[in-house]
Order: sequence, then structure tokens, then C-alpha cells
Amino acid sequence: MSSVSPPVITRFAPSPSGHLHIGGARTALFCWAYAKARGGHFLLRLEDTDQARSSEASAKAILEDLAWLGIDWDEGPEIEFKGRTVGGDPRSVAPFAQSERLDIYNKHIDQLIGEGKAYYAFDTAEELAAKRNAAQREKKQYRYDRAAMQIPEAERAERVANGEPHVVRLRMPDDEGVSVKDEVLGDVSFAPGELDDFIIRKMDGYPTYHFAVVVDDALMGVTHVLRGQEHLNNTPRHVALQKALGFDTPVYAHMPLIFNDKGAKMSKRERDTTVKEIFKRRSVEEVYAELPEGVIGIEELADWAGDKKAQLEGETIDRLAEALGILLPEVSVEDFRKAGYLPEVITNFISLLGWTPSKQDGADREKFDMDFLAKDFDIARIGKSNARFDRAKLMAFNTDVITQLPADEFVERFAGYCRDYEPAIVEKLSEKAFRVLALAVQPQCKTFFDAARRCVFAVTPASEIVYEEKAVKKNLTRNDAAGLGVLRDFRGVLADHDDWSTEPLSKLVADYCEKNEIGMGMVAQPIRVAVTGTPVSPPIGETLAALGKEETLDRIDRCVVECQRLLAAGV
RNA sequence: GGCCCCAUCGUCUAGUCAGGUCUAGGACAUCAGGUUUUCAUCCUGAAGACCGGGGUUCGAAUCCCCGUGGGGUCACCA
Repeated sequence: MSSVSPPVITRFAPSPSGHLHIGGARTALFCWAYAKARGGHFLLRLEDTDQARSSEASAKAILEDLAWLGIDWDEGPEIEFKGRTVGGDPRSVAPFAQSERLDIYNKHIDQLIGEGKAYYAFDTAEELAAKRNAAQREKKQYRYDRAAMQIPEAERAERVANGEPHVVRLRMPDDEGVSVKDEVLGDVSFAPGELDDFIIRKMDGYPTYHFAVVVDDALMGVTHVLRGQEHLNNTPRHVALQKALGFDTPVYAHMPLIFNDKGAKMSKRERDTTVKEIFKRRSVEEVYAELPEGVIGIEELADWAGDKKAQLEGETIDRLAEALGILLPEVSVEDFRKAGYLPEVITNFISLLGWTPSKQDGADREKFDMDFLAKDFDIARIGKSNARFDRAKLMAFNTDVITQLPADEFVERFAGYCRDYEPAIVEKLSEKAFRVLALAVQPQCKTFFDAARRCVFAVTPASEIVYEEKAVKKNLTRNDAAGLGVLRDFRGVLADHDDWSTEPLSKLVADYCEKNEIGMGMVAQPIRVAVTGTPVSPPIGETLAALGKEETLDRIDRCVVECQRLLAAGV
């Protein structure tokens, strides 16, 4: 019994293809929290052994997504994010990108081959696919038939020496099952013969995921592997590899999956299929005709629409959905960020998917921050069953937090959001007007996106205001144009008023109502419709204050003209 | 289909390991009232679950078995 247990090292090892998936974010969060709770380190590694799919841009995006969420890694690639540096190599285990570790993998592979625990194989992908299909047709389980082992060893070595393309396979023991000890699920055993001689080095010379992950975890001193349950069936392979290489087996903890509302694993593909559903009702030509130039070519659109498995690039699918007015389900961290959620709410919410915090004085708790998570997280409280991602609950959490943000903080963070996603709002408004509007909108909004929507009226040019017919009728032209009468009368009051700040303006409306013995709605609504075109806006004082006197009067005049036009037309 | 995992309100879950205090608690959603110059909030209340069947036991949401249902995975992707 060792009295000194090694420090906990957890790791998150995304493959840099696309943005960070929300499920990946939760995995990272739990790894981070566990390391923190145990006084250890959280390490980040890039699994970029798929040359075709990996990209630098994606690696950068994923790192930023994590940093944005506040999931900082103690070890791994260094980046600057909002003035802080994340990453580093305090234990000298770099490099952290697998593509830079090829020599290391090859050294271990040579060792396995030398020991007869791995062997070269020359089957082509086509040959293997044919065998796999044949097995499937006969309803048999496909396993690699060790065809390569029929070739004399000396000949295999010679063919490799001659530069013939080949892979390397691990030779699985024939009569040993593998038992996996899992901290969440308990012991899981796999019978001998379940696993075949899987590939550990691809023809391009890169290791497969299974091999790289085992070597790196061992060499980087990873003690605890927390990952999604979809990896459970991979674990016996990894354990077999550890045995062959003489490595210790880390502690495994497989976490339940995150489901979408259809009850299947949440995936990036959902966004694709959501848009694709439109073709059940409409033809490719119809849809194409509706698209602005440059979104997608007709041929590409047709190919994609006609192929169930085809997937569009992330950017293209976003633009397509926007053009068609389709709301996409958020799947990646970037989606949620763009949708205006707070990072601290996202981490709070996803931590509740498959995990529960300890109780406080016997009571349940579900609102907490990263500091709490860093203290309270424990593998013992990870659940076993899959969790559905409920966006309504996320939205409710976000509403709670965003409406309670201190005023200055809200203004600053909302401005940051606008700079990234709604630049017109920060650019066209004065700092003062932005603040007035932002704070007016704060108690009403659920997300920054929602807040931004409530602000756009102020930066829409007066000439582009669209008057909602229903709202105009209800509040202005109906009942012998009573609302219009009030509006014209009140315009005179406004014209004589000079202090264009919130309080005096609200009071002006209130006093007018009292004097004329009418309800607030009778005055505020006609004005609201006049200056925004819609029956919804921030409280009337703030709405007018944000617009300024000149703009307010101009918009009222335009609306009066519009109403007269409608009345004359008998609408 | 083979293998593997899972199973408490519509959803996330507490309770399950150490069976009784559970006429099963909380949160989100829903519904009904109320507050509010619009929208959104906010307040009060209501309804709502132990997948089925066998065991074990004085006693089972909790332990065991079978069934059913759901999911994951079966690549030179990770």
C-alpha cells in the first residue's frame, strides 16, 4: 500500500473537427471539476490523428469555447483569452497535439511488433469492406480474419521494407476476456473473442485513436479517465493495449449521454436534419428560388437534399437556415453563445445532466457557480442513465441569472455580445442611449439574443419601420381612430417637452393620463406602435429616451401619415 | 442482428450502495388565480412518477431473476 497517492490528472482530448459539442463541454467540465476537487491537474490534448478532418482553425475554436466557458486547463496548448493565459506544461509532458507525437507512437508500435503482440497487415480497405458486407449478408458478426497472418513473417517484413502500404494490428489474446472496472457503472466484462485484432496504425502512418489515447494517457500520467458512455465499448481495447504495453490502467468513469428531445444522442447532425426536413414539403427548386445569392449552388443543394447522409458545412447550414427562417437547435457551445446564453449558466446547467451536487442542510440545490463545482464535484454522484437536454429549463436558468446581473455588469457583457453578434446596436447608439436601452431591456429578456431583439427598433432607420397591421388597427385606427387622436394630441405635449431622459418622460405620460382620466395603455400603446411599428417595446419612458426627441417626433409624424393613408384607403 | 449499458412526475433529478422516517422531495414545463402601461418577469396554488411480472423479507422505489422498453457500439472517425 502506497501512502502517497499520485496527484489526480484528468484530461479532455477533443479531436479538432468543428466546434466544441455541448456533450464534450460537459465531459471537459467534469474532468476539470474532478481535478480541482482533488487538488490535481486538468490536461488538454488535441487528438488530431485524422489528417482529413482535423484543422488548426477548429483546434483554436475549441480552445476558445472552453476558455469562454471558464474551463481552464492547467496543462496543454497555451492560448490568450480575454487577457488571461490558459495552458502550459508544468510537468514537461508536451507536445499536446498527437500529430506531433508520431515518433513516440512508432517506438511503442515497433516494440509490440518485436514482441509478437502486433503485426503488419496488407488488406486494402476495399477487401475489408467486402468481407464485412459478406458477413453482414450472412447475418454473422464480422471480425478480422487474420488473413495477414497467413503470410510468412519474413515475407511481411520484406514487403514493409519494400515500402508496400500496410497497417499494424494488435494481436488480441485468443482466450482472455477483458474486465473493465468502472467507477460509475461497476464491473463490465467482455467475453474472449468479442474483440478482434483492431488496427493501431493506419496506412498513412498515423496511429488510430485507440493506440494514441492509451500511449498518451500513460505517458502524460493521466490517472482518471472521465468520458461519455459511448466509449464504454472501446475500453476493453484500451485495457488490452495497456496490458500489451505494460502500462497501468487509469481509473475509468463513463458518464451517461446527453440526449436531444428525440431521445437519441445529441449530435451536430441534428442541425442538418432539421433543415433537411423542409424537403418533405417542398421541392429543391422551390427552396432554391427563395434563397439569396451565394448561399449555396443549386447542384450542391440538390445533392445534399437527395442524400440522407450528406452533411453541409457548419457555416452553410447556418446561412441556409437563416434564409429559410428555420430555427436550428443549438448543439455546439458556439451555438449557445450566439443564442445569448451566459457561460456560467451553461456550465451550471450541463453539470446537472448526469450529476447531482451534494445536499445543503438536507435540501436540494441546483444553482451554483464554478467555484462550488470545483469543491463539490465527485464521481460518486454521477448517475447512470442518459439525460435529455431540456432547452426550456436552460432558458429559465438563464433568465434568472441574466435579469439579476448587476447593472454595470449587464451593460458591459451585453455590449460584448452585441459587438460579436449584433454590431449595429453598439455602433449606432450613443454610449448613454445604449445604457438606457440595455437596462430597460434587462428585466424583460431571457438571453442576450432576446435583449438584442428588443433593442433593434432603436437602430432601425425610421424609413424602414414596418407597421404591424394588427397593432396599428388595435391601438390607432380602430374606434374612430381614438388612439390616433391621443397620439396627435400627445405629440404636441412632447414637442413642448425638453428634458429627454427617462424619468421625466415617464412622468409626462403618467401625468397626461391622469389629467385626461385615461389608462396608461391608452397612451403608451399608440406611442409604442408609432415609434416602433409594434406593440412591444421597453417601458415607454426608456423607449423614447433611447430614441431622442428629434427621432421620436419624426417617427410619430411618419406614423400619423401612415394611419391617414390607411384610413383613407378604408382599411 | 451480436455485444454492452440503462430504467422514479412530460423533462432534469433526490431517495437505491447500508430495505422501514416515502400517503416519494425539489427544479423546469403545464394548468388555475393574482401583480404589471406592452412583451417578459414576479407571487400563490393545483395536477403530475417508482416500466411489467415473479421472488427474498414482518416490510421493497430500494435486494435477486425474467420480461419489456430505451440507448450506445460494432471504421485505416474520434
